[in-house]
Amino acid sequence: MLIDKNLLSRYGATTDFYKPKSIIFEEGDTPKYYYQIISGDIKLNHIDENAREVIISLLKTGDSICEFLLLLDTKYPVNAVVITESTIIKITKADFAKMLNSHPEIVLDVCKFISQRLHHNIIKTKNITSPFAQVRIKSMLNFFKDLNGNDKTDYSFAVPLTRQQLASITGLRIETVIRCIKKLDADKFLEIRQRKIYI
DNA sequence: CCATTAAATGGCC
DNA sequence: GGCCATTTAATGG
Repeated sequence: MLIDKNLLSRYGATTDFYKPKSIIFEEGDTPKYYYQIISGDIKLNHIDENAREVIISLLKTGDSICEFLLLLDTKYPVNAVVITESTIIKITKADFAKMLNSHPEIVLDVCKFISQRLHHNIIKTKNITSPFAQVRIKSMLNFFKDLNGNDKTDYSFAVPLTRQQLASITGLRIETVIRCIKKLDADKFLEIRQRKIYI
């Protein structure tokens, strides 16, 4: 957890339960709360001009959601959409500021979290600009394993993404992802077992 | 069992 | 590589 639940509670936090596909906030909304995921998975996305989904980032238990905007005076540039049933705790922007004021040690944690996101974004941008679909997919898979997998052994990490999600993340079409992953399977870069991807 | 959703295929540009 | 149509799982009520 980025910030201790009990501490958030002391600053008047409320907890909400979300069903899959529900929306926490939308593009253009004004940030009013600090959100933190108690459990569940959510995604930050954008629907492009062709009505196609672009996944900007995936967030999981313990992560906060677009916290960096609370220090700015801007609107949300993305939608936050629930993927799996989620429990999310939130406190108002004002209470968040109060909390940071009285808890300098939290400021550092938040800074660190934002720095990690920044770091990830640079890696992602670097990867996604490759002219080769295979490179985009491979590096995205490696990225996920580094981020979520404890075991570094080959084929030990079950990629928690559908082909479609992988396509929306890499900016490719689902058919391309399917075909590329099969090739990577043949090349022993990964293994497909019961349609699941292991890397 | 049926409906829904995801994955896989093949043809074509 | 993308687009489209179609088929083939897998999932859940």
